Amino acid sequence: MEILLDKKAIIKILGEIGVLLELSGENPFKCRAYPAAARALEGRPESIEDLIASDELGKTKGIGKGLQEKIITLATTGGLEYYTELRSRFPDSLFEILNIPNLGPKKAKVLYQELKIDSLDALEKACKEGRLQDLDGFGKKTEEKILKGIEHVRSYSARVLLPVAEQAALPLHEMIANHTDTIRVAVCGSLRRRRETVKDIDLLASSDKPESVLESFVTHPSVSRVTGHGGTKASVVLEGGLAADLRVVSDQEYPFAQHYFTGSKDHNTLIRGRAKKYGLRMNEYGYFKEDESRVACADEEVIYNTLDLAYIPPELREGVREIEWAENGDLPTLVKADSLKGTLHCHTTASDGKASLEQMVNAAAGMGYEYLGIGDHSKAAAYAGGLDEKRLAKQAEEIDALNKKLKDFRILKGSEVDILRDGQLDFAEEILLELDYAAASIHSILTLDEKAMTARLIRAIESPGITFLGHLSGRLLLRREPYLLNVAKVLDATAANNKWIEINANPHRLDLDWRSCLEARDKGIKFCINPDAHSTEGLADNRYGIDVARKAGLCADDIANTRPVGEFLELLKKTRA
DNA sequence: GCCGTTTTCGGCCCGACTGTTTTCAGTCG
Repeated sequence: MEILLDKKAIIKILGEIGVLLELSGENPFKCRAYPAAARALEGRPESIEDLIASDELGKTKGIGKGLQEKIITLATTGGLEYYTELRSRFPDSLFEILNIPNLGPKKAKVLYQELKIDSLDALEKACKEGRLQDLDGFGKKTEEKILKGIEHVRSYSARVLLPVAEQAALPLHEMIANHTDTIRVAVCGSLRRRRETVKDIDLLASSDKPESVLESFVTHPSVSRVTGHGGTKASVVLEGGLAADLRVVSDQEYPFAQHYFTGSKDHNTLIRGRAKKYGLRMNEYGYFKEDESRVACADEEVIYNTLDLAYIPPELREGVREIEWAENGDLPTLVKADSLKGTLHCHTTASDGKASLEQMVNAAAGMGYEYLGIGDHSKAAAYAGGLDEKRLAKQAEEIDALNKKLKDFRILKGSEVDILRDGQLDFAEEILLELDYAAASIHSILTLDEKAMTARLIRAIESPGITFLGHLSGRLLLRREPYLLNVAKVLDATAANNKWIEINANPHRLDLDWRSCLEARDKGIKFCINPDAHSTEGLADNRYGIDVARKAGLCADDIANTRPVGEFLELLKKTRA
């Protein structure tokens, strides 16, 4: 079977079909089925090829007979008549106006059909000429809002990295927490679920005086624009362009609202469905019996317990497998932020790091770590000042000398050795085996086809001297897609050779992705959370690696560097058999 | 278009906010 479109491309097309159906005025449930199937597909770690071959595609909830056929056609022929026909009804440029806040398919359709508007530029012109006001359902305020929306789309429409959203949320959270009328407050949404990128900040508070809390929110110094302000909810755009919402409820409603606004949408749908089976109607305000009486829950844990489920941590609430785990008592005890006893894959001034060996070691010791693995670049990474054999040997001497001076801390010798075009490594096997560990990474020639790239990575991981692949997929969040590769096959080779998976905790990477980590977990592979730190501050990025691990349902035991140095070194030996 | 311990038809989450309405549609989450 030849695959002409990968999963990502198919997910994108399914989403587009959903929008095109809405533009066409189709049955809303039919419209929703396509993005729902896209999400279902996204939730499966397997490649599209494997999903089709194993017949798992049609067994996926949300993908029925019709969508299964369409997905297979897309994957194997690279196209779909149904999709092509839908696309021909509207110009491609119409899609860009759907990025404008509060402008959905219904309005877009009217704009296109009545005023022939099919682009941001055309829309801007029509607004400025006051031509929208003549349309049913449009007025002066809509025109003004759309103009602001166009500005917003042009200047800022992307998601942001997790730490960016986290930083932006902090002062707002603190202000609300300190507000005299606040009872409880929490960050919800994708930020609470620790997604790798975030579109907006969702805040929730409980109070007996919601207006008072909301007023402080919309007038906070970090707010640049208020886009909505009602009695229980306000929406703002912060300096820098990130959007934030605050919802205020009563304290009795708070746990339900917290659950509801944490999501994900798929998780909530599953929980609501389960509540229904227990004779309970569930919304963001509570559980309601048939006679509309409430079932009180003091916190989220009781909400889950009421449905005979163990408490599901927010990171797991993606509608993937967490409910199945919770009902069978299989929920993993997730690894914690302070579980790491040491870490690998750090750079120093020997290659492209900003801090010296000694500075990095001191910083790691200061974090309570027992060991730090150095992993400077190898000579092929000339742009990063990669080390040749001679400089690597010199670094080893420095490490030996420093280790002698240190008490209760161990520096591990390592390398982030470049994987060359054909999968050979930039250092000879015997050099690598002299080190305590070695990460093999791709930094150049990123555009091989899937087969060649997969073979290249497998050859590297089969090398006895290698401990794990550095940032396996090569993605840079919001900037660069992963290189073409078959992750499942690389994971199989990793498992077969007793190697580890790196969870690269650099927030620009978070690589391997948590969805694939879940797949690796199923294959029984051990993980290592590393910061890929190029400075002392970079070491703290490991907490984002913990987020990835928790999203993949990993326990401390799944992660090699939760072990004290002695046990860690024992485990390390097994990768080099 | 999906789904099914109410199973092959008839549901499909639903509430807040906004703007244009004079009772509601569209959008969002």
